[in-house]
Amino acid sequence: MENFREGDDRLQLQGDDELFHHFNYLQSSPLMEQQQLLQPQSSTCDAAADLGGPPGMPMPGLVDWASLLLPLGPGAAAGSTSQQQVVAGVVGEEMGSARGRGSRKASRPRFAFQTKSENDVLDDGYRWRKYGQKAVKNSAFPRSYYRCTHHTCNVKKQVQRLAKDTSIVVTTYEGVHNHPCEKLMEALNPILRQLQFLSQL
DNA sequence: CGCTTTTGACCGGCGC
DNA sequence: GCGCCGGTCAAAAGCG
Repeated sequence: MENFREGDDRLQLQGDDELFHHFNYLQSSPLMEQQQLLQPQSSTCDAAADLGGPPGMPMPGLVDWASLLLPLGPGAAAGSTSQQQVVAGVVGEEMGSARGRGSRKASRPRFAFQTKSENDVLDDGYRWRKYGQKAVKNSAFPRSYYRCTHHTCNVKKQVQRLAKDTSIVVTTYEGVHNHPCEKLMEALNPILRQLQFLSQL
């Protein structure tokens, strides 16, 4: 996550691309917003229940290792894929003019970052379902809209390739996941169990 | 068969 | 009021 802050300084893209303006807006947000993402969510959901491990597995109250992994910021796993290089990341609040039908809610946390990748969709560990694609003005590339497939989670993300530099993909997350990252949990489950076992000794 | 993607239609905000 | 634009819906198609 920290490298995002460094990334801000490296942001040297130019142009009057609409998307870039949006990116600039996000960048101008106070740094505080970035740290909000790092803070635990209000609803520290019972990660043990979502682990997918054997039901009824004893979760000793000593150390809730799983909860230490919460929250998983959207970019947390972004840098882990070797083929995708995070160029820059920023965080901001949703614009005052929420468009489209439906939820014109209070500001939701928004997080945008750029990755240098050939794949439009980076594997951040969460499962997404595409629900729309739109051609955007001043860009030869369409913008794709994704929603988190988790029932109770309505986090969305937009993915668009930069018109200026087609090797760069801009991903904008909206909202914060209220559930653990399934993939990561799956991978860490054996380790977590071992740690719990050791902590009992 | 269930889940995901595709894609045109629809909706609401905004500028003129 | 009208048209443009971005975001979402939902039916159909695709896929494992």
